[in-house]
Amino acid sequence: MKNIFNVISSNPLFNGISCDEFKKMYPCFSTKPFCYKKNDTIIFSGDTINSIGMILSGCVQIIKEDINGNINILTELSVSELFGEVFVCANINQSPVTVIAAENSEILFINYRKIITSCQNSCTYHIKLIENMLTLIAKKNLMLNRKIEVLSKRSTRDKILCFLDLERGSEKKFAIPYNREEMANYLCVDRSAMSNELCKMRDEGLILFDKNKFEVLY
Amino acid sequence: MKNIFNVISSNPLFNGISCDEFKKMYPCFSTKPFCYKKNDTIIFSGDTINSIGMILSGCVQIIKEDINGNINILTELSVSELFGEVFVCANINQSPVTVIAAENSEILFINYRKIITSCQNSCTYHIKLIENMLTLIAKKNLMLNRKIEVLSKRSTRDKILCFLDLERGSEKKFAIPYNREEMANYLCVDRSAMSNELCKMRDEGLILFDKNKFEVLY
DNA sequence: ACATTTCTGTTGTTTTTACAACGAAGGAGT
DNA sequence: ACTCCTTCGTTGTAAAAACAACAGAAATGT
Repeated sequence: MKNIFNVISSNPLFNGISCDEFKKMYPCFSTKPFCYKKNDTIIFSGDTINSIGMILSGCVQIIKEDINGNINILTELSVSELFGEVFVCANINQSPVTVIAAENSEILFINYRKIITSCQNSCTYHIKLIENMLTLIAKKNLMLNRKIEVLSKRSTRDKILCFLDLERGSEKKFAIPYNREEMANYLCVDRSAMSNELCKMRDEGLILFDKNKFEVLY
Repeated sequence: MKNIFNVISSNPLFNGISCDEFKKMYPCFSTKPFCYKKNDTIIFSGDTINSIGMILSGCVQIIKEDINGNINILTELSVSELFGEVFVCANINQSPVTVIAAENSEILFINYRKIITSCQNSCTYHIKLIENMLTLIAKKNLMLNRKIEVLSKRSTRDKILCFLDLERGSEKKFAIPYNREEMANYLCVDRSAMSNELCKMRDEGLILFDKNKFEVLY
């Protein structure tokens, strides 16, 4: 139980809230963690949702089925990451996605209403919680915006250039957190075509790279 | 002043807050509206920001300059829309974008700290405000997710199919809020290529359309 | 040390897209 | 009725991407 508190209280959702404060709040808005076996479905598409899920251990996949029944893995989340927070905050009551345990997992469900509604405990904690939630979702928003900025580019080269611009702060040399396949996946282009384009750009003297280390020369 | 209150209090940010309540809160978190002439810069890229902008009249453009100095119009916003809310909520202090008045405009700036910090006025108003803000940003988040889902598709046809699936609820016949050029812009593809693809899909018996009215046949 | 797997770059072919240019239909305004 | 303008579809060409298939290098496991 002790390390669970560590996982939870180190989550950005509880930023600025001490472990002691957290222990006082804890019973107020959440239940005991649930355990799921690998391949268990945690949330079915269409289920009513009013809680945010926090992964205490293991790993889950967010899955969407299209009209034809094709399943599509949207993301894979691991320890200390949240899911469902955007839906509950947007007042979407029915989950549009399915969540399954990719490994044996422990999930803590945190009731949204109890987060945003003040209670007997000092109101300031709740304000802090909500502020954290706002920050969290706003930052996710910015990440999505960045991705859209990249995907908006028509050509693979422009996607790469845009991506690299976002990855380098103002540094000329920098490392990216992806390998080639992951990068191609992020850019939504073919890996070999991207590899090809990267090498062309190197040959034209635009960039240098080795593995995940890049250097821009412009 | 009366119709300003109408614009403001009908904004989703003030959902569930009556006009009377709003008038009580108003002096607490905002200043008088600012006026800008057409082409005035409202916020320079790099400016410190700690307020959310609400457009009371007129129209603004959100602009981003890339490293080479190319300017890029990200969006155009009009009456009652907000800007800057994502940055302040994500604790981004320096604006990464430039905001200019596309027409003569009146802008109300609402201080973020004063929204999320409780004051002498009943705390419940603030809770409601923050909840609205959360809902607002979470919904924007969902919109961005939808756009990414579309842009992730490799081919124009798949983009179109994905887009149409999102636009139709479960209806076979539906109207989209774009003309061809706007739709192509949303899908980030060439208009004529998209038009071409749409007609192929019609000829193959996949869809029917007339102007902005579509019908899916699958 | 060896076998195996993963990662990356390369090449050639086929398919798709972008781009430019044009024509037809319909609306708005005079 | 006429022009002007916007919207939409069509065509051909050139460029780019997807795809498949393979080869070398590096990392991993035994």
